[in-house]
Amino acid sequence: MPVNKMPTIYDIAKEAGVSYSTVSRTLSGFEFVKESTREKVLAAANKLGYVPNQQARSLAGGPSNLIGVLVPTLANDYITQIIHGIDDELTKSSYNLILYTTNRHQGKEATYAAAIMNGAADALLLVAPLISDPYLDVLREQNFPYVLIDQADQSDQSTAVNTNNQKGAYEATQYLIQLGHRRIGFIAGLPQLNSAIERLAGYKKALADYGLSFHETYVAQGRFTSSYGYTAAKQLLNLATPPTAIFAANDLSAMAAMEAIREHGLRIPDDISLVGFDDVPQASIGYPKLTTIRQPLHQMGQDGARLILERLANPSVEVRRITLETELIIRDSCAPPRA
Amino acid sequence: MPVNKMPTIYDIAKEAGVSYSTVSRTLSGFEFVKESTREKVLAAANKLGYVPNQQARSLAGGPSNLIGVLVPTLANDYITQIIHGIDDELTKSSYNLILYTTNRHQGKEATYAAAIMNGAADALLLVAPLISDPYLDVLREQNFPYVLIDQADQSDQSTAVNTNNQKGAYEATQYLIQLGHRRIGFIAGLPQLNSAIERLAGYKKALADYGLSFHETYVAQGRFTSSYGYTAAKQLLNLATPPTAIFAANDLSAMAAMEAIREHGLRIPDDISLVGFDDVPQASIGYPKLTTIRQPLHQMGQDGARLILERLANPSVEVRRITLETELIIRDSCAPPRA
DNA sequence: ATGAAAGCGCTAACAT
DNA sequence: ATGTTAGCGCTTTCAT
Repeated sequence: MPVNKMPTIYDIAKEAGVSYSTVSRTLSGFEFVKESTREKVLAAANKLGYVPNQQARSLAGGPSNLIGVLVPTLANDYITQIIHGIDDELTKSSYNLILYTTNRHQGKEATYAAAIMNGAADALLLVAPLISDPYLDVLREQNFPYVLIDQADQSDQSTAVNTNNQKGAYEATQYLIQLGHRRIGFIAGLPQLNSAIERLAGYKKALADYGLSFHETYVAQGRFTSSYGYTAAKQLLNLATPPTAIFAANDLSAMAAMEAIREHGLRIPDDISLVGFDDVPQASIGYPKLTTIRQPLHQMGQDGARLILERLANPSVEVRRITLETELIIRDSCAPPRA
Repeated sequence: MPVNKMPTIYDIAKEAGVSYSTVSRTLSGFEFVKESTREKVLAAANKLGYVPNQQARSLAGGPSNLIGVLVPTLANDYITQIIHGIDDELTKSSYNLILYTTNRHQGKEATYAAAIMNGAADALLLVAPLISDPYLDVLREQNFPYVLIDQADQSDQSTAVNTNNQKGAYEATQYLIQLGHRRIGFIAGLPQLNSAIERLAGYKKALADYGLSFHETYVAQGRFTSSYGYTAAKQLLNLATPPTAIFAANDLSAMAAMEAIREHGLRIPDDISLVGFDDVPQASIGYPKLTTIRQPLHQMGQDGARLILERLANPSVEVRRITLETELIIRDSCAPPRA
């Protein structure tokens, strides 16, 4: 809704004494424009303070120069760091970012995806989406550029950036085992997310590799949120034979578990050990500092943006998957179990 | 750039057996449509999976349902928390957010503002902008909805959300004085920002009120960034008679100062005290935890978004200013000066 | 209450 | 190399 009249290419055309299609060609970087004409047009545009109307450009078939970014929430630093990485990469390009926060509301992913495909943006970056609706198939069928960050689709036909979740979870569990723990609880993540599935798998594999049996009761369902993490921790703590260590599928859950443990009258790491996943800034706040599996969040965002930019520049690039490595960050929340 | 054909209001019109203007009226919530017609149209739209094309709507004179958010950077949690607040408020509305990061590049604010006024969004939220170009006047003249967050324009004719910077800075300085410090250094912020000016003023006023004389040499110029904060701290530390306490205009500078102080072989708070401003999450990370002035960042974002939403709903609301209070958060980075 | 017609600002054939 | 002609999908008069 431009309030007052902004100059259009018609105004420039009149000012420069050419047709408006010549103006359009000049402004959209078309090659075959006589140098003298180009200069006239540019001078006129400059004189009038011309600013292109993106909506009109896009409607007429041009690009919107916008990239849609779909995120579940802004309340987890894990997300904001990824966004930061995306933004740092887009800054180098001519694209701007349009942000959609789903708050994990049923159907919002599909709704936003549809709006984006329908002209709102030229491409879509999906951060840890649920993909419960079949909108991904539509994106693919329409050949609309998109990339998944920290999520994978079962069909394996999407360009995606992930970390080695299973290995990370394996190492976290292994670390606890090597410290001497035999009863290790796991606070699982949102089961619709591939990362949650792989982390559970890594946990199980480590137990198996070290000859420890897997007990269903030691797995408490979380959802990657504080509140669920808190409840899950309580559940584990109230077991007849509670675990001596807990591995939480993300830092948010781990920090909530920290609180539950404290309320339970137990001390970390003296009475119980705790490991998280992500390494968000808050992980190293407070006592004790959280031992966790670091994910290169900023880099994940950057890589995702880079992939989408490449796809935009060259529509025929094939589907790709990038897998980044995690790293065990040892801080103060783990110790050998009590004798 | 919708890749394949999405259904348009023409398709719906054909399906429902009405004219496309009737479809448009129905879909854009026009009142005078016969109930039976409305139902037919809605059914057809639903059947075809219709999704409105925002670009076309906006171009034809409707709203874009987008709010532009202009920020200097995403590298400072101070900003991401404000964005989070904005997003939480917009989530309740039908507006989405389009993010522009200037990275403090010369002229980008004006360029983005022009693009936004020219149809890219219905309103503009400016987070700590430089306002060095006269684009604010244009926004005002055009009666384009905008609000400033953590910045004020000299003419005082903009709706804005701020904190009581001067009072906050006063209290920080006062706290150091009451601890017994007499030589208090100040790491200033970006002088184009009102917050930087007010914080300096608060620092000076506290000195004056407590009978301490102001020394230009104890003020080191920063820019609210880590690198400038580091240099400024070094400068203060290298003085012949260095300060026994430093007040940094924001946490980012304070944390950089922490590093400079450590490299200088001094300990905090034993050898020198340090106070920051903002209370970003990182402020309470590491040793020692930073004593700082908390700003209600999330709330500032929410209030800014709320003001713009009100303005959008009612174009005739008058210019308003909201001033939020700061709070001194005492942690571990201050102590009385050495005897 | 609804249809017909115009036009928002621009890009992209199609001409020449 | 440049002008002419159609739209893109929608809102909004202006009719009826």
